Amino acid sequence: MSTPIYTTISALEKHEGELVTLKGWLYNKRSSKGLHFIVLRDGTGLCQCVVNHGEIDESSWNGADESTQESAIEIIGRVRADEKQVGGYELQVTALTLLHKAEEYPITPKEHGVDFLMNHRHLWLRSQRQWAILRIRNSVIMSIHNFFQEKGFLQMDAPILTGTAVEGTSTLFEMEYFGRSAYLTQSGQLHGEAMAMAFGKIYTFGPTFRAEKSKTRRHLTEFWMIEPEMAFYDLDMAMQLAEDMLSRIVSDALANCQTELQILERDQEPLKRSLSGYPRVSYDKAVEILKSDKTAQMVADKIAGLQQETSDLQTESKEGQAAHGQAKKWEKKKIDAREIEIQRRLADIEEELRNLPKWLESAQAFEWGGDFGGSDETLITWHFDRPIIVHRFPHEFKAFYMKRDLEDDRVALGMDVLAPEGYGEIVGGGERATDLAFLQSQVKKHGLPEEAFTWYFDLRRYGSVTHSGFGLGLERTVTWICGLHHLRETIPFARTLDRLYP
RNA sequence: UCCUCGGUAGCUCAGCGGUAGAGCAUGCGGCUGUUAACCGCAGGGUCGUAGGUUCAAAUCCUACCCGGGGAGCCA
Repeated sequence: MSTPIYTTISALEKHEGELVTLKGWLYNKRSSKGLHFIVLRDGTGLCQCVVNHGEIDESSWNGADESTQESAIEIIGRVRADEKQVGGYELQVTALTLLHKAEEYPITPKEHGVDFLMNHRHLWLRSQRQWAILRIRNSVIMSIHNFFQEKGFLQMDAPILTGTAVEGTSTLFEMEYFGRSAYLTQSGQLHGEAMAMAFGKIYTFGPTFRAEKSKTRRHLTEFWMIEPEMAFYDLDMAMQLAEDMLSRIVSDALANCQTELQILERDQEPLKRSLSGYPRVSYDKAVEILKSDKTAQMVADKIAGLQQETSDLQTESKEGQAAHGQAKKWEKKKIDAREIEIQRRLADIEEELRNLPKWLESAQAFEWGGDFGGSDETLITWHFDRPIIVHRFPHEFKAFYMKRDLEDDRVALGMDVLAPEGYGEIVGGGERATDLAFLQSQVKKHGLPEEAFTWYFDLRRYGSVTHSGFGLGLERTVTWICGLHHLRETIPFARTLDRLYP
């Protein structure tokens, strides 16, 4: 007899009723005397495999019996549709080979802390949630490439080692470079502009490094950025391009990642609303919104809502404790598990209740000319149900290469896309300055070394044209699409302030 | 850099001056349709490190180390 066809869990639907071979790892096992339910993980999905003592040879039975969590196994079995199962299919096992018996696996099916999981990231990647997140990351990456390629953009690779500090040196990783200083890139934009003047429309897709001492859920020291740069595009065209790009990312994720989004329990309604119609909000308007009575009311409502939730949770917790005494063992477990959830949520709420009054205070004290902080951005996005594009910021706190608005000299033609649901800035960019003298004066004003920009100035000497571009933060975008609390799970191996391993 | 919370079994945590605990994981036993399966038994600890207070410290105090969250800054 020949070995049945080797296939994957994702392709089982094509083999219903047939005998197939699957190779993978044991994700979980539930057993009784003559029966093992093995949940097999093969990278494409999960599938329950039923091993019945009476129906297989002794070596197969012993293999199943000895298999521990994450042991590598090869299984031959018949495919059966079963609505109740993850993935919709089940395998009735006819033969099983234990390829490698795993040692005691550190990540159990129970809960773990963040530090422990990050220390075991190389193994954590095997878990279902991580599988879902990184597959969505893959979808987002492919959407971006397809979107730009279909629009005739040229993909380019900007240098990762750079010779000059374009922005503050405090956020640059410095290294020794044959007796000189070199830095890891913070942005490929300036080189992108050069390429745009050569190819019209280009985009970079590469890693970016920031030595910011930030310990927040929105920061990594190494992250991936996509930076399109377009000749003959003004600010409005760049904003439309950013909207179209994000719309494509969301639409592809909704179409191709239903399994993944469901594993993550992502509420898909906010994503469905994000397919078009992103409001354009000027900085002036945003400041007005920030200081409005409506914002104050929203904060007050939010506080009231959180206080109500606190009291509800406390009531539930008390009821749980009261029922605990005479509860059966499995009921007690359920109550205890819920109690942990309640306490976590209560701690989060407490933190929010501490922050909200401060947020409101700083929002109301906001003065025209200042830069929005994280909390200000969040409050502004509360007024909308989809991503918004904030544009035309005071030029003081913006980069030297930004073009001024001809109609209002106080503002620069910059724009940020703010994701809804509190996710904040995922895109930043704008229209670039085209005038040589203006750029030279800006470089001087920002205290930057002029000699480092001679090549960049050349772009304004030989056929300077209107052009625009922006940068999209890949991990922040994936965080938003997935509805995650923290962006460190959206990259296989996160690099943060104090984490270089694994 | 600042603010804040934490470090107790392999993991998640409880204990908060008086003999170190639970659940999961592991091992053994039971159970032929389980869904973080269940039931019984067992092994498993320098209570982050170093000082101090005390008859007595996981518990109180001081310093340091490590981590989480937040601020600033940013994608």
